[in-house]
Amino acid sequence: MARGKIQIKRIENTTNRQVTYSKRRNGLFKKANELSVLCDAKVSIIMFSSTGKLHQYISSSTSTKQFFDQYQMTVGTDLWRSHYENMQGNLKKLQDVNGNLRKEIRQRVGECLEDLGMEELTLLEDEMDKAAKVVRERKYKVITNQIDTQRKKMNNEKEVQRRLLRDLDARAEDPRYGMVENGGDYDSVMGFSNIGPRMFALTLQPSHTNNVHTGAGSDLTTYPLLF
Amino acid sequence: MARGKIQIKRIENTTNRQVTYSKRRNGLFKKANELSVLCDAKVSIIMFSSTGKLHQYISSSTSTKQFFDQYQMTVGTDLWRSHYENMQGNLKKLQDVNGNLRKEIRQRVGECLEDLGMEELTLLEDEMDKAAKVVRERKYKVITNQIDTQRKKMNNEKEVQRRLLRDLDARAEDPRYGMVENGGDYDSVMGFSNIGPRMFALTLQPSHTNNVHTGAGSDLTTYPLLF
DNA sequence: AACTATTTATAAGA
DNA sequence: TTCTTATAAATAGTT
Repeated sequence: MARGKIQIKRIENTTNRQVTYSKRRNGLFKKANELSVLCDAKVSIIMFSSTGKLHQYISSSTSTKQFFDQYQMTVGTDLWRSHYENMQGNLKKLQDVNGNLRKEIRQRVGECLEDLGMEELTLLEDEMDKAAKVVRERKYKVITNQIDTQRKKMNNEKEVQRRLLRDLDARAEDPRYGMVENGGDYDSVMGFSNIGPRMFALTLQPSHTNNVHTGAGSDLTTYPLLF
Repeated sequence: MARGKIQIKRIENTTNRQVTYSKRRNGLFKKANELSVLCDAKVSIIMFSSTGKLHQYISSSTSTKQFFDQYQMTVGTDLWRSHYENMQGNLKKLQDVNGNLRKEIRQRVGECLEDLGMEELTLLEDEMDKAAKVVRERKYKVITNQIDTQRKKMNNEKEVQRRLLRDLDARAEDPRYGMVENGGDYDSVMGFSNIGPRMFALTLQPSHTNNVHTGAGSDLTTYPLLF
């Protein structure tokens, strides 16, 4: 617009184009700023140069996010906002529910009883007595279960011991197991291998006991007893 | 910029401001268009007038959606998505907390005890016993309070009745209250007015009792007794 | 909305 | 890039 009129069409000279881009961009932003100040308006300019470079102006009274918000609100269609608001609603509801749950727990722990009247207190007392009873019963069940498990384990151990002792006795009475200094004989080896299955049973039995236990339809957790 | 220089500051005259807004908006859009053509750039201008009206320019080579996409891609951070995801995180956390709270309550009601071991059961039992004790004590306190209130009310009523009876007796014995057909005499009127203060006391006393009660420093809720 | 005196923007050159 | 400057464009105030 000076030193000669120009046609408004793409400037083919690259350097020239970029210079003009830079100059006019400044001019545009300046004008935008003047407009926003003079007329108390919010203005946002976003532009990409032919090389893909981003430049933007935003009037000082707003932020980009605010601008997007306002834009989408005005345009009306907003995929995000509905999601967002729905979510916000859920959040609030959950927080409320949460508060109520916390209060209920506090009451069940013996706090915050100020708001409760006689009826409510009586109700709470009843409920808690019942619940305590359930807990006690459950505890008893767990104890019983543990004792039972232990008893079975004991019995198993006793049985194993009994058999071992019997085998030992049998061996002692067997003439073949006389005062053999060092068992190089075949039978001795066979005799020893004979005890194999029993040992096998010994290691397997606890596992079997376990199977029987859980197979009984009980869903009780069994707590391994440490000796 | 013509017929006189102006200061770049908010135009106070509304009409003037709107006219300028309109004029300069056109100028800005024209410049933007020239720039986009001359320099092969993509330009988007979005503006809100002081009255909230939306105006926008977008260079012919793009659409608004394309522009947003490109902008968000270039800027990198999706303004909405980050908000959204943050919120989603909060929601999930709250839901978890909620679940835990519900579970705790269920346990305190005597359900869902399967997951608890002996130690936990014992702890829960103890806690519940303690809490139940607190509830019982609280109940007892409320009852005591109610009884006390009632007793005081009773005593007050009795006192009032006693005075009324005494007054009646005194009247019966007073020769002035003989068989006067119709109290036209001065003393009778005075005698009646004499009872005034006592009636006053009668209406005031319950309120006074109340004051004493709440003044006792007790924060217990008092439940009015209906007779 | 049109006019126009002026200011402002800017194309081309340095 | 920035400065200069002749000239085109924009626009403030007016009609």
